Amino acid sequence: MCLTRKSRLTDIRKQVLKTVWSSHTPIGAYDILSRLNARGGKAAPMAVYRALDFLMENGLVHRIASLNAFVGCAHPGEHHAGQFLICRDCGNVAELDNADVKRALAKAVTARGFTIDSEVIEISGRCPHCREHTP
Amino acid sequence: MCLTRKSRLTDIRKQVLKTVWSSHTPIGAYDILSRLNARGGKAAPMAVYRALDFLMENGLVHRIASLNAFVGCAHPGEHHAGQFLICRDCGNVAELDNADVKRALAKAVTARGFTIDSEVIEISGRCPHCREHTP
DNA sequence: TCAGGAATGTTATGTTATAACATTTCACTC
DNA sequence: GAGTGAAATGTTATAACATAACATTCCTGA
Repeated sequence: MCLTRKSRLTDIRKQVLKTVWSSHTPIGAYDILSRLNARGGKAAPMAVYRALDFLMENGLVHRIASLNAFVGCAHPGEHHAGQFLICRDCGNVAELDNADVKRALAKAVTARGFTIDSEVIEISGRCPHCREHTP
Repeated sequence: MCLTRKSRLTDIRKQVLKTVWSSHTPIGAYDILSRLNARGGKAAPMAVYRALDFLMENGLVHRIASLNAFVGCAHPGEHHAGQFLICRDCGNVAELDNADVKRALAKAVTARGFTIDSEVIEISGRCPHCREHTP
């Protein structure tokens, strides 16, 4: 784990991280909670949200605002502001980090005199697999 | 009102639309509800959400997913998938519709074999005015 | 070993959104 | 102008998401 940067990957944080990764699609905080408690645990929502905050700060997990749900980061440790492609059929999420998009966006935004703190770019559509296999 | 396209701008829808527009910043559904009910009304959340759904379908209002809130559309009647610039200080939102951004995004997305149904592009940052007037 | 901050536990509550079903309203036809 | 069917609204309840506030435990380093 890339957490030699003095942040502590404690047990609950690790459990939440595993749970997020074990889901193929974005998972809600309360779904994470259910899975943690499935074998007798008794964690509270706060614990999950705190772990998620930590994991997001450390670039291990992303929040999908349009779904109120969370996914594991495909490229932990890298810059961090990607674009997410969400398949409306299978729910899978692909993470992009396209330079042209970022450049065009940065240009358009600064042309309006804004500075950028953070970006939410979430595209809903259909993935290649689902387009092929369903009408 | 541009609703000669056979959709009915009923009273509650008009009230919700006015309320959204009367707010300078994105406003939550329950805040809309409070304002509607401020002078004795007794509307329920459903009424507001239904009105908002209608207004969004008709391109009069946008939802800001990262804030769970709503803003009036700056260019009703036009295409519809913009980019939103949200000032973290004053809360104001500017709506963009930048062709380069859309082009770059469409290219990146289709390169992955995805098709686009809808886009959520929300940039948080600081507006020119706030940058000038606060440290 | 003990002091202080970080992390977690605990309880309660706030906020956002929808389900499900009943009733009313409206435009249209006869 | 009465009937009818779809659209809109009303109503009640609850689901789903998120945080506040304060107590306790745990880890680390002096």
